[in-house]
Amino acid sequence: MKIATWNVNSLRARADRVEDWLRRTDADVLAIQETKCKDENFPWELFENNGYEVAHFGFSQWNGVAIASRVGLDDVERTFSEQPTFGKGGKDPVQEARAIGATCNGVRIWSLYVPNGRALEDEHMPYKLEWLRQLKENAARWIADDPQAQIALMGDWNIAPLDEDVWDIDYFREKELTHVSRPERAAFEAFLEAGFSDVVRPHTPGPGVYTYWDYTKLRFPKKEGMRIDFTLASPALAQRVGDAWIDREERKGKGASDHAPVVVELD
DNA sequence: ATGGTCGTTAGACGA
Repeated sequence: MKIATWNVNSLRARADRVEDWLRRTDADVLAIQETKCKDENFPWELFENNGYEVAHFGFSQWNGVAIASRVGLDDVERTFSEQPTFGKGGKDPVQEARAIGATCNGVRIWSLYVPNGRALEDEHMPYKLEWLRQLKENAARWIADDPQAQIALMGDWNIAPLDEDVWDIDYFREKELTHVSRPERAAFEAFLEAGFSDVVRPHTPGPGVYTYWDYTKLRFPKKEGMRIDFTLASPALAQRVGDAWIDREERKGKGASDHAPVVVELD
């Protein structure tokens, strides 16, 4: 079984690309982030015409997550328990469309779009950290309740856990940029301490291996990217991983997302 | 030339 995650940066703008990619890659499950649409604008036919069931969670032009599967799509959950809300500048807090879960052929898939902290002192940063903490609480409980549970936490984590996960750590430090700060990295590592593991890195060792390249400043041709999209697997699922790769080719050409798809093959 | 882009959408805002 082949499972994948991809921040498509608008599903409607990327519909042809996504369809071509699904056919080419022969993926069984795709966790999608940043659909950037409501249900009424969602391209349902794209998936149905290609033999996939799909569940979507999105209610505005922001965020939006989905799971497409051709091996079953059961027990769909939108948001995780105690998922933090966010109210900018004291506005009424809203539950953002950043997490959707479904069981696909025995594997509990979560498609996750972790909040962007924006800046170290921005009000989005504590939101990001608390969002991750609550997700980790859930994830730890899921494997405590069932040590054999096969769980894949897939998505855009907006964190570069290692210095080699950005093209120049000194640039990030000098500019005091997000994604590499100590609290963000600690929030990520808490998942590893809870028993989850990054099942892609062992098959795609760095340095210089990334999943995202900013559209600006010619980051892609200059090979200046970031590794911020991850699949963290529960112990039982990690045992099944036979191979994994980052589809860097998909970042090329006109009309590409700024993120590459990340694929995990299960035995 | 120390910048260089895209998406949502219709003037900004988000990444």
